[in-house]
Amino acid sequence: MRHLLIYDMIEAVHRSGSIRKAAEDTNITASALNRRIQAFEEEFGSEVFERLPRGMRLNPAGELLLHHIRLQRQDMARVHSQVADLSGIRRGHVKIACSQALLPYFLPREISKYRAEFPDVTFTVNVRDRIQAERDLVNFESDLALVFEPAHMVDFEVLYAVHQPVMAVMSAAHPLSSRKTLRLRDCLEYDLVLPASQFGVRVLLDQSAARLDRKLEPALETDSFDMVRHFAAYGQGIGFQIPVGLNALARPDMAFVPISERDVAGGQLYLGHLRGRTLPVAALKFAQQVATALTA
Amino acid sequence: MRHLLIYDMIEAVHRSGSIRKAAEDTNITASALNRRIQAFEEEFGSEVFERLPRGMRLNPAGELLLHHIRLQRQDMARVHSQVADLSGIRRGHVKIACSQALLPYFLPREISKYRAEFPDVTFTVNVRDRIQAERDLVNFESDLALVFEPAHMVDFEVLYAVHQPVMAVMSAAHPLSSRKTLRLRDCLEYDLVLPASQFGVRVLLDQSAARLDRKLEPALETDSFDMVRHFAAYGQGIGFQIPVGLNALARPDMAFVPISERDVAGGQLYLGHLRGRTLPVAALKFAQQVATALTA
DNA sequence: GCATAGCGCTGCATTTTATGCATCATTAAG
DNA sequence: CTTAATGATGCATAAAATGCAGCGCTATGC
Repeated sequence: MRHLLIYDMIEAVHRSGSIRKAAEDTNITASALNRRIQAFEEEFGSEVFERLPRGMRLNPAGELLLHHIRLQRQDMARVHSQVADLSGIRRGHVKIACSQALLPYFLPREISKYRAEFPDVTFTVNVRDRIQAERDLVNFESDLALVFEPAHMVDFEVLYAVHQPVMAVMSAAHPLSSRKTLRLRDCLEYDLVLPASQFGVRVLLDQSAARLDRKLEPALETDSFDMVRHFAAYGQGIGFQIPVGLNALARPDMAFVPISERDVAGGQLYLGHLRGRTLPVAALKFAQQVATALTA
Repeated sequence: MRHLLIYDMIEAVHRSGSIRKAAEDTNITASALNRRIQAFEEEFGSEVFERLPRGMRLNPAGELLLHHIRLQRQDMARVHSQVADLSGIRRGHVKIACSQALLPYFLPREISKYRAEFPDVTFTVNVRDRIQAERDLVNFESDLALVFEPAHMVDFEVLYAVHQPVMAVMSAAHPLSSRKTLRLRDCLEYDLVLPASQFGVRVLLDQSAARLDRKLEPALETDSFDMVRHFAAYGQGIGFQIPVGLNALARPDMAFVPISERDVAGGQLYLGHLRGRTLPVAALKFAQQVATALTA
């Protein structure tokens, strides 16, 4: 899109912090780039960059403009995808911010399934915590977020939500492994493997423990859910995870037992996008597939 | 904005239906315009116009593109207004779609008040019925809508809503003029002056009459609320209007009496904008003023 | 404290792009 | 069958963007 090149240039200058560096990325001379920036500011009616001795920095007007540029580009991508869809083609790229729990089974399965039907759609998956996921949407770095217990939800428009009880994860040989449900106090008798405090499961567990006047003292605290599972699998410890991150068939050596909702209420897994956005066709259809999969 | 000129050209061709006519509006030759359209379509990756023997018409892809163009322009206007606001200046143009009831007193007063503080802000006010108002928002022909009992509300994002009882409007000499409230059946004894069926007040009255197993048979039906008021003022007839369209001080020769809510439930006056839009500063601030005025 | 390296900016010749003019092919209307 | 529209195109010209070389400025480092 030749007529939008100036936007690329502005972003390049913003990224690199100087015209001369940005000129290399843009395949243009610094002088030409400089004049295009100046011409744009002239038309725009206001400076967009602060001129510092060591380079350029966006001023407040520039920050506003940058947001417009990103919005504009997103919407153009949406138009392209809808136009492609008119002719039956489905192309595009879907950027997803998700909680760790979605990584081992759920998202790989859903993405494979989707790409089996539409091989020209590509994906980016970024792991983001409950706060970063929403920030990703605001910065247009993700189209969709699939997050357990997101933090603010102000710019987050919910497409689908599903309840997820908290499950205890342990070795199949564990004394508690044959129970149908567990009380939280049962678990506290054993070594605990807990996710770090920024994770939704941990927040729910901490709250529940506080109601029992207990404090959780994990034998192992980690920011890796893989670590939680594997440590629990090989010892006497008990880990915690939500059902979407578990797959009983794949791990006959492990047992997954729900914690009674009387103790730990469980939480919601939310699928959503930036408030007010119209998603590209590929992202929208993928979201619909995910919603269906979460229903089942 | 030179880099967005191609969008103006596309819109000009869309409006006039041919390149040659559009060329005049654009101050450019038909041949140059033709080639810019072709170059754009090449970059865009798809034709945007159908070539007919008598001119050009947008194809489905073009319709999608046109929507993007309008969205894009709106958002750029918002950025400009926010940038102006950074320097304490408030400029801009506010486009309002409103019900007729707002015309005689409310909007003139509010616009004057606003412009007393910000004289560089200009306004467009278009009268739209309950259906057209929302369509206006979707086509980006209005920033704000102020509508009594709007029809669909799917693309309508509510900023403020206020209840409006239905008022009987009559000459000060009318036998019922001194009542504190009126029952609907009292009114049916007299000549009725009713707005046409597309108006919210009429819809409410028709529903209420139906509950009494009566059918409203107006002596005068009109699409002008001015007509309703003036006809009622000079005869024995009774008209109907919502409070925001009335001003007792301005018309000592008239009486305004609320209809009992047991008979006619009244309706909501909604202030809103297109779902998901970020308004320009001027429109946003004006909306806040309107909301405050409606509260009082 | 002074040289240096990096920055944005600018005059000028050159290249690239856009435009205008004249004209063609096509088609619906009279 | 003519006519009067339409969009498309070849070509010379006008306009715009670019590259090069160099200027003035300022924080940094010896």
